[in-house]
Amino acid sequence: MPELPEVETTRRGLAPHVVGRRVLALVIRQPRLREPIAREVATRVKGRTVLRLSRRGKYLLLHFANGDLIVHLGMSGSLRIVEETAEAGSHDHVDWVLDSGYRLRFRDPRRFGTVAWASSAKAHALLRALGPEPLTSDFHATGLFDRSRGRRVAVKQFLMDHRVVAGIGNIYANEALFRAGIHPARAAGRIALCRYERLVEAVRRVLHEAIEAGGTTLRDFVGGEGQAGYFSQQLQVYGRAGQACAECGGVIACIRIGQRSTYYCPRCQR
DNA sequence: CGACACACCTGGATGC
DNA sequence: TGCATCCAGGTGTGTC
Repeated sequence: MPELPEVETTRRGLAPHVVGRRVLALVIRQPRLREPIAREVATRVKGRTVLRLSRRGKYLLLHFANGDLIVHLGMSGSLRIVEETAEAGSHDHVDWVLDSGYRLRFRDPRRFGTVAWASSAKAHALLRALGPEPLTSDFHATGLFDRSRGRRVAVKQFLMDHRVVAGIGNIYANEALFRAGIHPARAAGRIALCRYERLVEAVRRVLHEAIEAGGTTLRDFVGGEGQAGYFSQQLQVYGRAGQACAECGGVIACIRIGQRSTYYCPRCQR
């Protein structure tokens, strides 16, 4: 579910409800995520005020005076604001009880998500190796070009490598490559600089548009206030195998690259 | 180091 | 209706 636009949508939706609020208590119903939630997480945040809410790649960061809480939504996670009295479902693993009378609630059916504490998030092992943020000037064609020389890996996998660029998952890798006219299976090291320039622009454009639309809801993604995202209506290749390409009228194909479904137009993408 | 398979976990869609 | 199978938005780890 959540790639960069969905996490950003979540951040924007939550910020007005969370920033400046004090955490009265942390309720952990199910600590067994991909990595078990450390006991430390509850004691560190209790009684502390959320100073700021930020995002790095697909990670959402709650900043406190004594450190940072790192949250990753995995494949099926969501964060939302609920009434103090709202009953918890079977996949509602963590609540932050806020001094506003509301709770911040983490739901994650597949439990691939992460909740971790760090004295400084950016120095934490999970974030340290992340590549540039795609919506900043740190992300540029020459960087991609230089890093890709000699690499035989498919450009789609290269684009989804978070050390190369942070926050791009399967949906937006497919969409960006379509918009750039690049075949997803092409070796990353065999793409010219000018085509990486097109790709960088395509990545920026697709991420911006998705954030504007409130993210992509395929099954169950909801933003911080429980709203669905509407970018799925603007997807041009993802999930569209067998349908007509909006550009050329050809048929959208689906192949496997790196064990992930990969959608593209064989006529538009080379 | 790079390429690749697989692990974690649940729910929904599909097919018989 | 019931059951088996496959698939899914992510990413750290282990193998060659």
